[in-house]
Amino acid sequence: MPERAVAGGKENSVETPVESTRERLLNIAEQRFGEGGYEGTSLRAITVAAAANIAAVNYHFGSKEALLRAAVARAMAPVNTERRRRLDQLEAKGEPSAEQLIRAFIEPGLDLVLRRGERGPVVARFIGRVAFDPSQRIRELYAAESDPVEARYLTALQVALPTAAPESVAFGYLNMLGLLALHQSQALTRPPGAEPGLDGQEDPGRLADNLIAFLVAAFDRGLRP
Amino acid sequence: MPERAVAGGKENSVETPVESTRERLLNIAEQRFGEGGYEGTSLRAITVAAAANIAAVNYHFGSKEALLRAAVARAMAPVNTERRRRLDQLEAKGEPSAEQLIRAFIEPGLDLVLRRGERGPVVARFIGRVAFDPSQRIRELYAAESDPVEARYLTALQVALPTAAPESVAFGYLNMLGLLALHQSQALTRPPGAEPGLDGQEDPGRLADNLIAFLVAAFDRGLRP
DNA sequence: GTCTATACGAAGATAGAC
DNA sequence: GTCTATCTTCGTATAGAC
Repeated sequence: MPERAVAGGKENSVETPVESTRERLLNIAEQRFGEGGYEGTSLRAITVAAAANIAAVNYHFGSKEALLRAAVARAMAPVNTERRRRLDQLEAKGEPSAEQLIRAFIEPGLDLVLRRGERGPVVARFIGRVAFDPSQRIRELYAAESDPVEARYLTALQVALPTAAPESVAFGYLNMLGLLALHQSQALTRPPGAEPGLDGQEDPGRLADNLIAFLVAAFDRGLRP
Repeated sequence: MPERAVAGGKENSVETPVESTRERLLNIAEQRFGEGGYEGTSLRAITVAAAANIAAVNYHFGSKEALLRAAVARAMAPVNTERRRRLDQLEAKGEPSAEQLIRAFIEPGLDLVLRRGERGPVVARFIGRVAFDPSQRIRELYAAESDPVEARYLTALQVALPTAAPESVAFGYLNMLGLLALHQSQALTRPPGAEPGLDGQEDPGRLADNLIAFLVAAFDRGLRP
């Protein structure tokens, strides 16, 4: 492999720093799992694309599923951190409104993921697809990673919507999760410069605002007591 | 196979009529594809469960994907028929409201599918999962089956919501599709008699009403002009 | 026309030697 | 870390029995 760059330099260059095999595997896994799903993606496809040996996944992670688990954990970590940070900040100021809570939930999922360089949409699509994977075991992987903040959001939402029954709040939360995953999973279905209007998102920057407005209206007036 | 019933009798018995191999394959495919996804389900698993030979799928349908296509078409047909019927009926009376249109879209997807005997939830889950399959080719199978009514709904919704921009209407329609698929795909995740409140659906019969109320509020006040 | 038994080549994940 | 071997399972094709 003569074209393989030499690792070890400081990462202060303008160029992309040299990635370790482990990192390359995680990056490619995010891309391919988000494209074809877990079952639909072979380890061979991943290792070839990552310019790694077929056995590299087993060496670094132990199994295909462990690779997925690691990728999910890495992708969700900054989202969860940001959600917690916003929740802390809101609650320090008193009782947050439903809109503030919805924004604090949606924006880290869309915003953060849609706006950090080229990999953003790939990460978004990956997360969205894992959340809706046909296999329950894989959906549970996602649920386990987003669980930690779930309880806090549910109780805060209930406080913000005192007239709504607890089941209704849970129903709304589930719908919020679902719509977020839907729009995350569509991150790359929209080719850059695609014709606007077909899916209502000519401007991806407004996606978060539109989704938040949609959800706020539904929470405020669409939940049964 | 001595326990195989003899076919050929009129289907006027109270008992379940004897199913043909083709029907059994479709039924099992609905169940397994809805459970593990297309890629996650092998033809062998399907044919074993259907008490058919491994070659039966190829004989009756031609390929695994053709089996899926046939299953999708069979599952969606009554839903589309009912949607068209309702749309005709509404438009005969004048310009339908957004709520009427949303109801005419959601109820055939949830209602019809959740309330026809034991197979209902299986069909619902299958449809919901196909709509969100990780593979684009499979999602397109679903889209092709639901396309025929899509244009009618979009234009009728635009008339009912004259202040909303066309992209906003399309955005709302996409969200409606997504939430319907979400709740369809959860049809069997909820075990019968499961603890209420966790997902806000202690009473499945109210699911349609709750979802419609949620969407009506979002369409009426959550779409940008 | 239906269904069965069997075989094939490709691709799957993983383990052990290096 | 890599390479190779291994053993499984996949979807599909075919030839022939009912």
